[in-house]
Amino acid sequence: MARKWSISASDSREPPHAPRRKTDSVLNLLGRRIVTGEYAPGDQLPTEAELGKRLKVSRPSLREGLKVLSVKGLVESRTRRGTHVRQRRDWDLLDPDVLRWMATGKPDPELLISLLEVRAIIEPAAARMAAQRAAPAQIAAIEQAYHAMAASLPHDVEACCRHDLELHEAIIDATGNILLRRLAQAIRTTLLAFFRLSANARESYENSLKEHWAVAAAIRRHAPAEAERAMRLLLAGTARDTAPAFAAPVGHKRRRTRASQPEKSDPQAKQTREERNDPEKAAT
Amino acid sequence: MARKWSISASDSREPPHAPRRKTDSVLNLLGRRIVTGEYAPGDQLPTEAELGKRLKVSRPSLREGLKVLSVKGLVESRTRRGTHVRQRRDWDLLDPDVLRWMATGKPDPELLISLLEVRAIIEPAAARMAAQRAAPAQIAAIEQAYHAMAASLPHDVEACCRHDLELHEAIIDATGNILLRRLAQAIRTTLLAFFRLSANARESYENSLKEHWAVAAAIRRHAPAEAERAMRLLLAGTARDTAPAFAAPVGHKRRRTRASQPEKSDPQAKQTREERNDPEKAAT
DNA sequence: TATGACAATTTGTCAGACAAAATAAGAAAC
DNA sequence: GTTTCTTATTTTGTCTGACAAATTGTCATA
Repeated sequence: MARKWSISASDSREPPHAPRRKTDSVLNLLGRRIVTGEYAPGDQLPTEAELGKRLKVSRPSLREGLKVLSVKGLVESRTRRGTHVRQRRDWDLLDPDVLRWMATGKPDPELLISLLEVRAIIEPAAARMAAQRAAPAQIAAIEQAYHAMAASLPHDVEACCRHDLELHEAIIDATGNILLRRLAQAIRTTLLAFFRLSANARESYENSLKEHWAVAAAIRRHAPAEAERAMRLLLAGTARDTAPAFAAPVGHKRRRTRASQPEKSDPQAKQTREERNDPEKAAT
Repeated sequence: MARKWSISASDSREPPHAPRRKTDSVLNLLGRRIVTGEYAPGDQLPTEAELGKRLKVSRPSLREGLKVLSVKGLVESRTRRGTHVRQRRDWDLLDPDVLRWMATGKPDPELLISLLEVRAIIEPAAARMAAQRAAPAQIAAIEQAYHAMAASLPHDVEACCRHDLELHEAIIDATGNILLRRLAQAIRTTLLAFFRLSANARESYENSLKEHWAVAAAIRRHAPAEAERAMRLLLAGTARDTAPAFAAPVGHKRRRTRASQPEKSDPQAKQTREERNDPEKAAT
């Protein structure tokens, strides 16, 4: 009967913290239940009085959590109709909490693909901008992350993952673009969760270390084009190593098949190949 | 079209005078005050009792709004310390409400530049993906937006702005990428606000109509490379027309000058120019 | 069958109170 | 005079109970 609303048990980022505020524990618990499908879209969840009794919180505290869930697009409340779970398309997929909750459940192929595509778009451009603008301190941060990666490689893959993420975020930080910075921050946890699921992370890292360094070196030398190309290579490799882990659950809810417009039928295809070597292709 | 969805509690379509729920009116009022600087970062705002008296709402209602502000990163509350306005870097710049509030105040050069850069990164890639994958219905939506633009051009610039945005969003929608979709949704209002401030919008549109059509046509013909290039051209023109309106207040808080690393000093520069014609250069 | 008034249910809002936490102030010891 | 411990106070955090508003379901009536 003892309901576990201790979120900290499953939260890896801040283990020692008990849920200080009850409204936050409500938020996390309900958010996770909705995102994992325990409450399905369209479902009406219990009345506030009932929910409060079950979760053992007062109605004001419950309502604060519910209100936050509603601004994150997960639920919608109306008088007399109750509060209903909204459709997935309405969820705020750039909200760190939502992404974190989604990362705890079974990986969603559509989200994974979208995430890899966004990276393939953002990061080469970010590397390019970083090479143009990075200040010495920012370059130092990038290289420090790289060295931390290399140092922790053979034994501590988990730490390597973290420093990998640090490196990518340091690059985005060096662009000086506040929106990109926030975007990187949003996808951080999801990316980390997906990396963890990648089975052969260690060999993958051993292969890609020099690719990481190529990016860092190009940024240090202020060579935008080279940084962009190096990042494309790096991402292509990462996608190649990550994709197999999710090959099984694919074919789920994707609206259209990805190959419905084969590029070979496109007269511009050759020209396309000349311009770039399509990391997003490898992501599918 | 399904333009009904509003992810945030307070939609921009809603007139400023009709906040049904008090907690939303609190949210909007305080949010706007914070973003416009009426409450500066670091400031401690009045106690909940005092604020409730001033805004004429009860403490629970006030607290719901305050809680939402805290998840948006605008404020932070602690017992005995009160609730303080957080630093700008902590604000959730991908939150539609925050961006909307920022768009109401005087335009922030840093945000504008970041926004133009993000567009320059995202949209060419999106056009490319759309050309690869767009379903007939999505192509129709794109072209419909274009025709609406063209129809409302000479007399109704405001409507033209809206349909312009519709066109860009239809393209991003056609990528099938749920994260990109959410991103476009976030920057929608800000972009619209900035467009409105652009003085010579009409002439700008008259010049760029054919550039818009070039993008749509390339997507219809499923020509990715051409769509990408056309979008680059379009954005370069838009940036050129938009930037002058904000030339005056620039030189504000940008950490470094943008040209501190002139590309000519980069040995890779020529190669870079071959690959793309640098729309983000025009954005600066 | 259609229609209107009425009742029931659920969220929205309010008021007041106590608990918890963290700072500020003051007292005691050195 | 300075330091340290204790105490007091302020502010958020939470609870209880109640009423208002809105919307739906029901039932009586034409």
